[in-house]
Amino acid sequence: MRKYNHREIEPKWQERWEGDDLYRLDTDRNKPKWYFLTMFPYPSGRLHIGHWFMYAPPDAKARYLRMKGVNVFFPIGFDSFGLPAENAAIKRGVDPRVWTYDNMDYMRKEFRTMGASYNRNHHEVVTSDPDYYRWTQWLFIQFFKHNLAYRKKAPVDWCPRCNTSLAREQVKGDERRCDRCQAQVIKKDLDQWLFKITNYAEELLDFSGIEWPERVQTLQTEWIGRSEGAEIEFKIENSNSSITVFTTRPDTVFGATALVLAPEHPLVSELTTKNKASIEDYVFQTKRASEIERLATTREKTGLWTGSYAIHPFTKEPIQIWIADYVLMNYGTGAIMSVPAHDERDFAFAKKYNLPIPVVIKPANWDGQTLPNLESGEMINSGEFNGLSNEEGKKAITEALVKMNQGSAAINYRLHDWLISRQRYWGAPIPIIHCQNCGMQPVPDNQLPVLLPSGVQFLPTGESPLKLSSEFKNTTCPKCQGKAERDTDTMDTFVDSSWYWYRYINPDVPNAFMDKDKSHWLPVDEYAGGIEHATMHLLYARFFAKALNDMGLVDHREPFKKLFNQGLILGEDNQKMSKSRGNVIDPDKLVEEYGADTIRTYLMFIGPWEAGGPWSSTGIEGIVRFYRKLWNLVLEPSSTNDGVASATEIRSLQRILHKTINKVGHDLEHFQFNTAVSSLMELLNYLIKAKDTAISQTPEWKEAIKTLILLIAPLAPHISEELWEALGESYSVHKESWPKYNASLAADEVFTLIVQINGKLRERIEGVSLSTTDEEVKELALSNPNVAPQLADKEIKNVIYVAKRLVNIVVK
RNA sequence: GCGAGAGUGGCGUAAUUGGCAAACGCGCUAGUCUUAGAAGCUAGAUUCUGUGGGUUCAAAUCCCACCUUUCGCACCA
Repeated sequence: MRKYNHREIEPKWQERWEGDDLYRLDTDRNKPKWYFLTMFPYPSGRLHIGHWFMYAPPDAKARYLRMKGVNVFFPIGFDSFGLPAENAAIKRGVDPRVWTYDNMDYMRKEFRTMGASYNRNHHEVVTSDPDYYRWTQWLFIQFFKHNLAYRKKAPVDWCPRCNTSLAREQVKGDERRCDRCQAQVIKKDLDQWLFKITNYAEELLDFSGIEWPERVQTLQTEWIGRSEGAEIEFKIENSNSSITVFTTRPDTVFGATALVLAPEHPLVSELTTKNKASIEDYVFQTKRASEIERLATTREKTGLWTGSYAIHPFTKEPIQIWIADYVLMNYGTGAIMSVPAHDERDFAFAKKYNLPIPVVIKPANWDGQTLPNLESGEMINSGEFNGLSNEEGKKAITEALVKMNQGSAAINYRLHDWLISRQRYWGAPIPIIHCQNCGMQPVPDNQLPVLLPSGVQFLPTGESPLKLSSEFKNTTCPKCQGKAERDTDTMDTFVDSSWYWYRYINPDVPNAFMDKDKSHWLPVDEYAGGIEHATMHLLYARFFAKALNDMGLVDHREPFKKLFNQGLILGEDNQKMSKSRGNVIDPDKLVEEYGADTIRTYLMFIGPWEAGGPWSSTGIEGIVRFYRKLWNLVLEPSSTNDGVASATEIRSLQRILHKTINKVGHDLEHFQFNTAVSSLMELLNYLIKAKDTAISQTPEWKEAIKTLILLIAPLAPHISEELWEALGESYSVHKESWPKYNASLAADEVFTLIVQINGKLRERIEGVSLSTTDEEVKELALSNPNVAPQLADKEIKNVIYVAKRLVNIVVK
């Protein structure tokens, strides 16, 4: 008998499948469709084990669904713009294009060794191909034309190591570090392009109609940060100006004892009538501080009085106007009313500067002392509003303000517009021409794509390398034909990845970003990828779908119906894999040693897919044995060739077989790969034991072996194909249907009755017929020779029978 | 500080969702095979669900408190 040799069979089948284009997309529109998307990789060089963990289990699910008769669209591509290519270029003097495209060639081969069943021919998307980024640029222009892309000069987050500006989502933690390189970001004043994602803030909070994990919904909801309240206008004494504040507590307006402005607030210099020098110094220090490390909450509150007064809209009394750096310019209106009795920060501020602290809300159980008090209660010291509950007060005061024309209800979001300008080379150029006479002009469609120039220097100057290419930069205005300059920034690579699933359905369509004729595939039915994209890619993707829908370009508002987040694969030491820790697992070596089938299966077996977990180099041995045993089971002749199998034995074989068909199908459907594998192991163990009995001579046995191979096919495409062929079945096992589950064959005829006394296990009675009546079962338990003596001198208070499971005898 | 999740044998984990705790796998022990080792085969052991309380005939599962831990947010008015 041949031995199982993955080195021989895996490349053999991979070549044949590729030669036959076995996984070409089925165009049959009568079958139910399933657009199954996995987050496409950045071409970093080679696949690491994390890629395998991310891509191999979904491949098993895709294969399973195909066997179930579903028309599965399962594409792959590369998110191939981005900084690493450029950094490599700077470091080693290679063209980023060469570096990127070499990497992709290598990784495509690796995907092949994985045995992945992607519909790759005629569907692969590469975001750095001019044919792709032409449409990224075209979409930018549509956003521009619909006022969803705009340019603004503002202080932006700047990563000094990556030498580019970043979106707010891409700055992490209280130390404000770059999501990509962990360097601390600084603030810079720059002219930047932004996408108006805030237009969709409200709708992005609505997850009805999509099945996404609670966790991602929470992350996005918190990121958007909706809060409801009011804007209140305070007139300034002896001035025509006024200050508008945002508050979630209009009910506490009578407790306001100061207005506090962010130091960057535009009215600061106008309002400063005292200590001009120290105010200017404070403003300067604040700007500097925000550039250096900001030690947020624990820092003592500081501030200065401007010397000016505002008029309280209700009491008409003057209240001081201060500046303080605990008020942020980029949230709300950059100004607040300070209500020390009912806000912790305002309380600390008022304490420090001896501002009055009037109480205006009295909670029912309040001790009359503790401040600040954030609970709800009855309004006091609030003029005509006294006696209302503060919830009523919110409404009443807002209404009063509206009447006075000094305020209105307002909703604020923490979400900011998405800053997409990047001062780097390897990205899609922003297709805008700046003309001195005509202003900003989009590049006409027939001039797209705006190609990246080659032969550019990649010195990390902090300015786009495109600026240095006069050939790129100098152009003519499409409107007046006069001399003009191209925008030299490139787009955030998250723009590239915000629409790639539309291109997959036909990357070759020449005259549109998406092939409308094939849009029946949309939206994506299921999307699998890491949780780290919760507030970046996944938020941008939803924004794009909604914006494109508003422009009439797609007919849905949510791009991904279901979302599933896999976990992270860790090193053997339970730590994140990294070169510096030396705990990196190289899949290419594993393929050589164990073969793709074994690696795939082990990655699925390691634990729940959403949990991730540590790699184990001994654990994988269990899968090695599993496939060796499978191989031997199928190919080694049985030692028995006489005798007659009993009906009970045959039923028992069918029972476990059909239970496994059901279980594996269910588990693959729900990404529960680990339990699918373990139930296949159970079945295999059963069959190995049964093999040397008479049952191995029955037709049911042959059927069982075939079924086992079909059940394993999605997990291990190579060995299953090989064994399928060895059984004399026709090519290919991957074109076969999933075994049909027969519930009556899976059904039990007897069960094991558990007998408990006061909840403690006392006896197991095997082989109780399912047709036994409740009374008979109870009697069976009570009269059992191991149970009855224990009941002899006790009073039986209750006998509980849980059908087909257990009897619990309650005694005293 | 706020919010969300997770704690089960030596290890990775499972438990039909309130009903036999530990299936499956790793590791371990013994036997067998072998010139020997590895592999294989056979047999086996360990543990009692983070802690404390509650609900229930019955709790890994539900409720409360605490501990540990992972993740997210960071003065958001």
